[in-house]
Amino acid sequence: MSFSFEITHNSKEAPLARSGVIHTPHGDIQTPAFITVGTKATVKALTAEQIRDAVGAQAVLANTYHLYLEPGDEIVAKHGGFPKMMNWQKDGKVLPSVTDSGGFQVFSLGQALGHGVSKIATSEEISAYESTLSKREEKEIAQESIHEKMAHIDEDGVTFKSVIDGSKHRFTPERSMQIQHNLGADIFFAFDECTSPLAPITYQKEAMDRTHRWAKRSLDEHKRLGVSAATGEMQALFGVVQGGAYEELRRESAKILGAMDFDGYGIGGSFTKDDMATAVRWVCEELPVGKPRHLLGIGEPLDMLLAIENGIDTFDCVAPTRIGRNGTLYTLDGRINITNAKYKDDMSPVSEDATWYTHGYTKSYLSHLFRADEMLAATLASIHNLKFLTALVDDARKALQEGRFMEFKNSFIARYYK
RNA sequence: GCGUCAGUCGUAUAGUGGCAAUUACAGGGGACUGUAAAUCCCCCGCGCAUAGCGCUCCGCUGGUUCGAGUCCAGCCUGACGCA
Repeated sequence: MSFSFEITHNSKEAPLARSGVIHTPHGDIQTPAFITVGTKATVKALTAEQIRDAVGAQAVLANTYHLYLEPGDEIVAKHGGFPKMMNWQKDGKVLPSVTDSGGFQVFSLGQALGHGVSKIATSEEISAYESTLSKREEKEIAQESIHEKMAHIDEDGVTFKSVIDGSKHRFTPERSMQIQHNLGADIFFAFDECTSPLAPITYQKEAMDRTHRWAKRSLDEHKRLGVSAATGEMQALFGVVQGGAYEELRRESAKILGAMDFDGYGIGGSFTKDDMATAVRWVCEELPVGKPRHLLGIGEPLDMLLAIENGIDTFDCVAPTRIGRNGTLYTLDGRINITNAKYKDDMSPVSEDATWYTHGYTKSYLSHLFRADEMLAATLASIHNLKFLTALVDDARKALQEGRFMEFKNSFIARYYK
């Protein structure tokens, strides 16, 4: 069984929105789908059984940079790939999986380091940045010489410093492909450069053009390598669209990559908080209709619904596990911080839905676990948040298939952001 | 009874005479979007709609000093030692 994508429903309400099935060698992914992030071949605080049964995740996404550093992609290959290594299986059969290329680390260990920059910027942040540009440039140059960046980009690739021991490592598009062939995921990504949302258009253009050249090299290397060294199966390679918050760049990137022989597409890079959905629309209007589109690193409930509306099939995001570990839980009425004093004595269940794994646990109990610094706090909060987003996308999919997506979206948002 | 040492924010601590006073934990709040994240940031004497101002403060009472948590005396409390 090889990779393919089949659209089963086109929304009449939203021209770009669709529902379908991604067929992988290890099973199907019903789309739209939320894909759980397990960077180091572990969804932090969860066992594979919990990811599968308590969360109901369809696929797990791991990271090239992290698994290359530890335990090393050769060892992962010896396991038969990262999904097998982490026991991401059911009845002895491996389940669908994805790896990211390490492109995001070009940003998070490079431009973003030490600046508190997130890949999503508010328009206030951007204008504040622009108004102080000359002042800031001086400061940043000074800062950069103090604590050296951990990623340096050139035309051929990126030199990384290991976050573990500071040792130097070199990633090129070819290297990223080789590593991802060892990691053995069903879907993997071309090596790209994720830019800062604060970067000027001239740099966005330069980085995008380079990403396109890297895309071609990624594709060539993937063809040369053939089947996965870990699984002996053919993997699906997705190209990554960049272009920042600029329409002409986004459309150009989507057209250029869309013309290349990728199995699907990732949409990466930086966005303006308010215009993320617009950027997604530009891209999805240009990409070939019949190939799946993955929105990298998004998101928040609102972002996901807007993305689905604008043609996205899958997403992944660290938010549910990260904010969960740090005490924030999703509810239908918005986020809550379970460590707030008022939850000490709150006997209501964490999950309103009685079918959920976490339904039997009270807010008061979770509050206690967090205050007592118990490990189970992270586990339960992660399960709850992942289930929340997974269920949200599952419900959105159903609504889309039944022709009531907009009504579903609007009523969810009305309550969540009340 | 005598002697030695010690008493600083809920707790544990820092503190050359210029101090509303260090640090940690606890407490209160916030952030987190392809995970350098079980992390990070803010507040934590009281009052003031607060880049500041005022008041009250380091066991208690006095004293020395322009100025005392810091020096001196007495008292109270605690630990240890001698009886």
